[in-house]
Amino acid sequence: MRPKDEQKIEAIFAAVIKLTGSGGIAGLKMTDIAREAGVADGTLYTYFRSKEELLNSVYYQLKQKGALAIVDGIDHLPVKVQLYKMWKNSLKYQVNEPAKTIFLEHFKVSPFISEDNKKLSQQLGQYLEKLLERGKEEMIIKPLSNELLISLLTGFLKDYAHYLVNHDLEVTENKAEESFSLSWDAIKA
Amino acid sequence: MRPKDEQKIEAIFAAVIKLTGSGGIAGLKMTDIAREAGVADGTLYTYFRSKEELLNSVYYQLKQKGALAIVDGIDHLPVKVQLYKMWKNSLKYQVNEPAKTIFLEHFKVSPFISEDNKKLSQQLGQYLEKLLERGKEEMIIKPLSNELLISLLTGFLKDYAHYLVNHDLEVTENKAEESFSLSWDAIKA
Amino acid sequence: MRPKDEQKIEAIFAAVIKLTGSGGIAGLKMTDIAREAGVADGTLYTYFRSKEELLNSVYYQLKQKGALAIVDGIDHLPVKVQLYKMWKNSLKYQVNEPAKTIFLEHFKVSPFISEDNKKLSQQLGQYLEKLLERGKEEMIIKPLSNELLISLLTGFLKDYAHYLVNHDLEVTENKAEESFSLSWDAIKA
Amino acid sequence: MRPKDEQKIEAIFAAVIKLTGSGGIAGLKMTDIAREAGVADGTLYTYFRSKEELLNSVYYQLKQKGALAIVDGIDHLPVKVQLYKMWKNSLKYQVNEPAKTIFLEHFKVSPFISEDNKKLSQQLGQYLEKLLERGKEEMIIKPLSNELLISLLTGFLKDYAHYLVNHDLEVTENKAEESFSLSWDAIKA
DNA sequence: AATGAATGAGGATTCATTCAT
DNA sequence: AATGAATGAATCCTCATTCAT
Repeated sequence: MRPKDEQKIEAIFAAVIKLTGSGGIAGLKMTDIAREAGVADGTLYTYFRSKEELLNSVYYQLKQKGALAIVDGIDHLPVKVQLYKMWKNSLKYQVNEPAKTIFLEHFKVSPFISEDNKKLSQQLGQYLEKLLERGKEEMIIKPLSNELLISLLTGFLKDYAHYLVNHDLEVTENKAEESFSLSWDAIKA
Repeated sequence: MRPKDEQKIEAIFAAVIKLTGSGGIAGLKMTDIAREAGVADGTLYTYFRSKEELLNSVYYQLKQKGALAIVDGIDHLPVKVQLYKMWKNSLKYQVNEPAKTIFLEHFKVSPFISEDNKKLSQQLGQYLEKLLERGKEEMIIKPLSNELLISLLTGFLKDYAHYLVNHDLEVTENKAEESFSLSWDAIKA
Repeated sequence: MRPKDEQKIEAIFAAVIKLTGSGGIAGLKMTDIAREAGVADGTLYTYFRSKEELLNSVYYQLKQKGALAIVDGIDHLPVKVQLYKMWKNSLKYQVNEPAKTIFLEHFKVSPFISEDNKKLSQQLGQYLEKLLERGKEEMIIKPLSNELLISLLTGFLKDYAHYLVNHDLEVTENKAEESFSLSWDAIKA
Repeated sequence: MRPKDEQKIEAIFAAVIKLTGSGGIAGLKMTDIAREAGVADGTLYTYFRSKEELLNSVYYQLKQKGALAIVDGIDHLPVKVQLYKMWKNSLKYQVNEPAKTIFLEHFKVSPFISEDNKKLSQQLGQYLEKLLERGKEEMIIKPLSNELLISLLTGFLKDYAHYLVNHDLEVTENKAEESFSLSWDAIKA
């Protein structure tokens, strides 16, 4: 159920993300979300059937928007260039939006996540798979399973972004290139 | 008099790990832990001051034992061989002990983790750093920061292990070699 | 919206006093207070942060109201008359409200009492001190320390009230006069 | 049940009194009593059937011994002299043994006190009653009910002792005389 | 008799959700 | 639609007591 007041929903989403960023998912209370969003406790239930549905909505929205931002306007570029742009965009996103990143990570291991969202193989993943297939056809990427290649890219990216956030470092062009270069050495044919 | 029982602690630890594996950390109840371990609720509190202390003890023990198992008897081997053995051991551990892996992952983002355990720079990490330094001296590993190299190794490993567990796949010699080969291509000089 | 309800607070206070009167402070359970007050367990916590805060609120309110009732409309009367009126009012209060008296006595030695309430030098005490000072100036009361005089008055009163309650006796004009007369013989110049 | 080891019982009693003096009756735990007395938890149950029985034993013993100390070697003296000696002894006892005094006061309003101990009209009380009767016969004490006279004496004494303890004052000959003088003025014929 | 680990009933508190206004 | 006071099931932890050694 999601009637008119789109602004209120945004405020609620923002509250969830902000509070998770500071206190983790386990500390999230509906009362706190309501206060932070500037609405009454009961109002949350006008927009979402339950806490579970609210959090799953935030997750779903973040996944969608995140994917869009990362692949925005890069198709038709060469494979390696696209990969680099995705790499840099992702790194920036994870480092500049730590609250959102924390929410996504925590939610994935929380008891709230729905089966649907568990399966949610993000569009990003599908886009990436196609890109890797193209790379293999062009013989510039190793002919290995997508899962293996994707594990390397996303696993490395996540851990590196973590490191940068924990040490209060920014994403410079240099850092983006250096780290991507490592990934590329791994997957290039 | 019955002496405080090491076996009972093991049973409690095993109960925590098993239950976290099935229901996640957020669903962990002291009552369930007690029942699973075959003791009374109150008994948990003769061994641990609180739920928090119990979980932190499990975490600490798992980190210690895990690190030992991974580097067992590999020093004095060449750098690349050591790295491969560590890779294979880690992969096997994470895939064959999914409950332990889940506990470790969930606990790290739970509200229970103590400051001490947050800082717990596992011995494994320090051992790995030294190994990478040696590799750089031998000019077989890229002269990049350890953080970058370690992010790649551990990030990739974690994600790949996840993939294997989620798809019910075992760690074969082939899979270990194939995945390590990717990592090596990334970090080799 | 239902506004926070003053009546509900009164009901909760009354429940605390009634239950303490019958079972003592140590037997007080939040569940029983809630049932007696006709509210849910959780409701107690919308009005008071904890059991401790609830009991301290009851204590504070009883002290305030009690003091007011005792000195109501007696200033400007001669010292001895005022003392007698206070004596009679106090005696009646302690005998006619045994539950409140029990609560006050038990709470003072309970682990719940706050530092603030421990210090709470009741207005009654200050009023009494001024009155005794006046009596000394008028040379009708012995020139001794207020503490000594007050100990006699309040200590005797408390024990005598106790005796009356325990033997199911009422406060008659005669008993009030007789007992006050003893006190007066002690402190008069 | 109270077999041989009288010393152990003394240690347990002392532990109860000491711990009540510092933490109040409500904070008393059998485990703490055992540790303070230097015995095992279970040992307490070799000497006393329950916590209730233990505390009631302490109370009973304190009442007996206290009474003896107060009236020791004073019979055959004149009434007023006896009263003064009792007054001074009591005052000293209550001020010099605050832990015992606290135990006695707290226990009286605790849920542990047995019916027998509630009724325990201490021998002291009976001795005092006889003394007051003698004083009335000698026409030096007002012909009022013993309860009234006793309330004044014991109530005043208790409150005054409290005041002295709370202000860290000692019982000097002067203070004993001054306070007794007030009491005497109240009850003398 | 003494020990102290183990027991488990009992009680304070939390928080997602409801519903009268 | 919005409000927020009220609800009460759920859960951690305590501590008097037991009993195998």
